[in-house]
Amino acid sequence: MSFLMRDPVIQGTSMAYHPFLPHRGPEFAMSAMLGHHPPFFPALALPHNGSLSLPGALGKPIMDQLMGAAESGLHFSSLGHQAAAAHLRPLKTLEPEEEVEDDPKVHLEAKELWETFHKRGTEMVITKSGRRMFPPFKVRCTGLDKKAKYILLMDIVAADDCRYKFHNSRWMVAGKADPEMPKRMYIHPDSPATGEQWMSKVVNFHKLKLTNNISDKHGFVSSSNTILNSMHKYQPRFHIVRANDILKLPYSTFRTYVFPETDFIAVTAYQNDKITQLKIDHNPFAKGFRDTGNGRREKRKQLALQSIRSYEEQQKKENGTSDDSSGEQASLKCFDQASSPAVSTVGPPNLKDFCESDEDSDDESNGNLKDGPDSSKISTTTEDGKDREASQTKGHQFGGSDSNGRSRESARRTEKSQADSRQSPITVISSTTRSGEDFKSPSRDQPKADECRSISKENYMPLTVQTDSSPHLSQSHMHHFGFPPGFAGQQFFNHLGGAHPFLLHPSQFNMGGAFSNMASGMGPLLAAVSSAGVSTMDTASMASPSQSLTGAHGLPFHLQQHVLASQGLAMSPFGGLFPYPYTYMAAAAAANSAASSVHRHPFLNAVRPRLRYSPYSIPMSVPDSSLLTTAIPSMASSAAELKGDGMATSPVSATLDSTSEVTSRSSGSVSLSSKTCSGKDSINELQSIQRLVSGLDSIQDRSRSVSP
DNA sequence: TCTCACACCTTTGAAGTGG
DNA sequence: CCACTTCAAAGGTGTGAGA
Repeated sequence: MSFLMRDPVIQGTSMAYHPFLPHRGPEFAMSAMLGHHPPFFPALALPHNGSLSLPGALGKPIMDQLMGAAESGLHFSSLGHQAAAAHLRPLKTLEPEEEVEDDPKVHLEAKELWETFHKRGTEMVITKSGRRMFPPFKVRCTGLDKKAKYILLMDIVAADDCRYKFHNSRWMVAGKADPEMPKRMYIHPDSPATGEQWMSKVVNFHKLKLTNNISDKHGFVSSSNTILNSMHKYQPRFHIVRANDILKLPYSTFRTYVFPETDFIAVTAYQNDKITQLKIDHNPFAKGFRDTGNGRREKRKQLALQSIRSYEEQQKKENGTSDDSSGEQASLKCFDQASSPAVSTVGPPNLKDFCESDEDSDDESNGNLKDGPDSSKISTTTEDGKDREASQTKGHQFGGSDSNGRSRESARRTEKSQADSRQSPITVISSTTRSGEDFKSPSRDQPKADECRSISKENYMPLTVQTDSSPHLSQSHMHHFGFPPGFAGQQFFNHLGGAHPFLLHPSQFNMGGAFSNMASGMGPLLAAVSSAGVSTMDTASMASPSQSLTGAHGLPFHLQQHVLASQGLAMSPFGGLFPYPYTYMAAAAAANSAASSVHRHPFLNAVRPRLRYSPYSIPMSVPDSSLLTTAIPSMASSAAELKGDGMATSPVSATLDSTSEVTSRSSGSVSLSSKTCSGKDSINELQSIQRLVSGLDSIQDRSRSVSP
């Protein structure tokens, strides 16, 4: 069964359209990274203390490399305690890495847990200070080149353009989504590490935090925070970037993995009691709220029971009539139900499922999570025995351990973890394995499914669709991930699992959000570069993926957004300029205060059009586009039309100078595939980049001399 | 719908203890 | 020196009142 599944991998490739970077080489990218051009890379920003810090989970290894690079070629000039403007020298030390074939597979850990949550419409609490995800996003990687180094990242992108409300015990669409917050990439703190190291353990992103605090755009509250909108749906994504140091990140091979069962709706307070109960029952930190044990909830219940009893007794005395026991039982029962969401809303079967009766539940419940009556329908068909074993291991990882047995527990985890690494590669959830009955669909209750897109599972299009997809995988399913109708062709998905380069960009999968998030980070970068007289993006190549898809007007929201953005428009996902200056994102660390950081930034002071660039664009290379065109015949026809419009309307194109044209050509010509690009191409790419950067450097110098 | 203080809990790391 | 235990601080939870 697992062999029939496809990895949910989106194999984007090459520096030319790396998701985190514009069509530039390492130097250019580094410039942006270091804060000169703000937020191309949300996880990276400059510190407020003059030293380079990397918001998010950048570990010391990365820091060391970055700082080393700074000493050897990258120049920083501190703006007080604000963002340092980094102008760059060509990084001569960067050589294209020798390509060794790898075939990464990613297995979502705690898959059953995720599915259980997802089945009920997962909610994730977001707070001002940031709240962890639960279940934690953990993956296991296989198929990596043992000796090659990889950087693993995670981000969370909007899953659609809807705002939701919880009504009648269901999540329903409540209108258009609010403007997206700037997102940041979360780099796993162990990055970079060898494939062997990654494969030897579970990659855990538990430190990533979710917040709704827009003033934390800089990661000042917590560098691990990612800003989400409450009552919006999001999709975590996992990226593998093959790079042996952070400097190569921008132009390294990357792959993006999306697990549909990990999507969730961000909330500031739990709406769904079932989810609350699930979290309580599975999150060790919420142990105190469990009905079992001596937690607060139990105490409260007992307290209440006592008061009820005393009240009843008092009533008896006052009335002089003895109420029969049934009355008391009834009242108690009633109260019991009221005090227990699990009982009142989930019902006995589910309660039994959710609540492990004792402490062991912490350790074992995750793996042994007994789903309710419908659990058998969950797509655990992709799970084999080994997976179950893995799931049991997960339990230990979620579960608490007493402090005394910590070391033992730790050792046991390690042991288990190593055992897990032998497990079969990821088997991806496909809707073909999901029965439409598995999940309650709001749309079933709401005839106007078009207006109110269901968040139910059945409306999910699997990222790995097989040609034998079940009939219910209709267009409506597809558009959730921004797939046009014709997108589910076999050829397309053959690329996913096959050895062919898969040149479709991540943004073409899911998400308007995906694009907007990343693009929002690119805006200032693009703007800054543009104003500096250096080329902006190659609009032709940038637009290509969209062009290959369909016309903007006929596109689903996601693709429209993509199209517009890839044309360089400062297009908010919702029709206007992005409400938050992109500048805020990057300079992140840069700032003790947002305002000062912006004002003092030489590039940010200047009035310039806010341009957006799609980090996910696929350059218009012949092989790429042809691939895409082949895969999506229905969209190809509108490509040319789009291209024309896009070029005409793009502010980028309007601001291009001669330099930019050159740049555009060069950048457009280096659409490389991780699988197809030759070393020669890479070298050419680097050379062209270096030429560009030489120009950029001088221009930036000029710019700096003007700016304070 | 959101924020905050709160109690309860786990996790983590340092210090202490004994073999 | 090592393994183990104890302890305290830090930090992760959902709750519920109030805005």
